[in-house]
Amino acid sequence: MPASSGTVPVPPFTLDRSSPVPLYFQVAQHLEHAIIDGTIPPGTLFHNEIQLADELGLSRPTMRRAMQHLVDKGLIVRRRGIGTRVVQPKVRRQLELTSLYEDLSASGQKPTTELLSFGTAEADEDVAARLGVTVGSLVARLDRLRSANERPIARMTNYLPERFADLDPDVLADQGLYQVLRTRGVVLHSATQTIGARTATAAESRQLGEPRGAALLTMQRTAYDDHGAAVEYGTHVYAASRYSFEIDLLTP
Amino acid sequence: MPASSGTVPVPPFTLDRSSPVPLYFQVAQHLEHAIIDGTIPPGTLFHNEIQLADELGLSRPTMRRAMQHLVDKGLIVRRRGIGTRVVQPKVRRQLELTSLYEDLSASGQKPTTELLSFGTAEADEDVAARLGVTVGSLVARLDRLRSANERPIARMTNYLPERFADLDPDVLADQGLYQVLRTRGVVLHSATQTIGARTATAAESRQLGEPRGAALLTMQRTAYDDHGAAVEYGTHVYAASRYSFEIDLLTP
DNA sequence: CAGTGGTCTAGACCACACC
DNA sequence: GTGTGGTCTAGACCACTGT
Repeated sequence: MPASSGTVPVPPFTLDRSSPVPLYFQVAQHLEHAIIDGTIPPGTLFHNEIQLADELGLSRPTMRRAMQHLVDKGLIVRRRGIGTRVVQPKVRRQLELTSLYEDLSASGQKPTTELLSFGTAEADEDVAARLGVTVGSLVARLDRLRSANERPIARMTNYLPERFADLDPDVLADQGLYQVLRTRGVVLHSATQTIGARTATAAESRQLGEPRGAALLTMQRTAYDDHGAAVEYGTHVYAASRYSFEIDLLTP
Repeated sequence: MPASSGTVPVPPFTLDRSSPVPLYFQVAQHLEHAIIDGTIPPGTLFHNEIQLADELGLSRPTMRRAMQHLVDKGLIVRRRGIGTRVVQPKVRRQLELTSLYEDLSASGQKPTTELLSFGTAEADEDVAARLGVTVGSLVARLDRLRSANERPIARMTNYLPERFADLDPDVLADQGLYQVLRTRGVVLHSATQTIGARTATAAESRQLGEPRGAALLTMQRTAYDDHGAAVEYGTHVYAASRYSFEIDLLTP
């Protein structure tokens, strides 16, 4: 029986060889759409990669690269001796390094920010260690109250290297911090965050409009640029009754 | 001035071309160690990739693949026209799909498990939706209390497809759930989890040895195998005073 | 056994950054 | 300009899977 029995080709589409978009990426994107919109249902087995490359007029390495891209996204699984199979598109995307502002905007909510304070402070031991500066040196500090749909949802304190002490308060009230940093030419590279919980203090209850002793989600995050230098350290608390973290993972 | 001014080669080592370990992986691993142990300090610029390939007697694609591996791990940054630079090795690893049992073991603590109940139950609407079965059908259910160093730290309820209803209770008390599933041939592929917080009920306070009204971390997780089928749905609560989630991220 | 993906090679041309 | 990484090609051999 022929090898292609029960297997499918890449759905027809036109490669644009004059486009600046790499060929492997055009193929990967086309397949990703086809998988997500159900044109290629879960469980489908593809033709083998040499055949696929021929069908699209590509070399095998380029075709492989497109498929590897989909493996990394968790959309397909490849097994030597078996073939390439579509899995359930359950995983939306890797956890991304976004700010709460962008999270809320993306989910269709309407974030507003109240800038409680903004200035410089001396780094204590914790802040100094996180930002990689010496204890007592000056750092920028901002306190913000973030609301979604007119209700306060998070209290955020952030520390940044002193060179950011001249940020525009109006802009900070208007955009997410990461958005502001990007306009300053900061390229974020990585971050480490710790998520925990504790009960609210009286002041926090008042600020967030939560009952006394309510549970709060806490998050501390240090973000690094692509030189490995810390650009931000934040300690945030969230009203747990109205906020939680969603994380999609792939096995390594 | 020569191109190699201020740039470094791959530290000397011997490739094993007869090993089943791929060459690109041998190179990547060697470089990873050298970066992590400080032999190649942060900020270092490598020779260009053609030169590196020559030095090791490899082709350029193979050398590129090794470097790409390190980019994915967040250890180096590459810029067209500039070169390849080592960043601070702050990011330990991507968030991994591990069980609490493995987390505790890895961190040198001594996990123990009390199996509170184990049997079958009818799936309610929530469980049915998560596991992709029909409401009212039978599923396996287990309740466990996990302790670290003799102190209870988490209360865990898990639901699995009915085919796992014959797991050995003794083994469940002895190992992590994911470990047990792997011995049954389950290949985990992905998961989605939601992390939140709430205050403890009276029963939870008692079980976890926390004060009344203490804050708890909550986590719901659905895990999928490589066919896209749900293999586990769990709702867990953790004593927030002694447990938090650590997450390292790279920008996409 | 035949078929699959995994690895590796030796070239080529291009886009971008810096001088 | 020159040098860098990014992309692409056309082959080759190997390891694993299922019959």
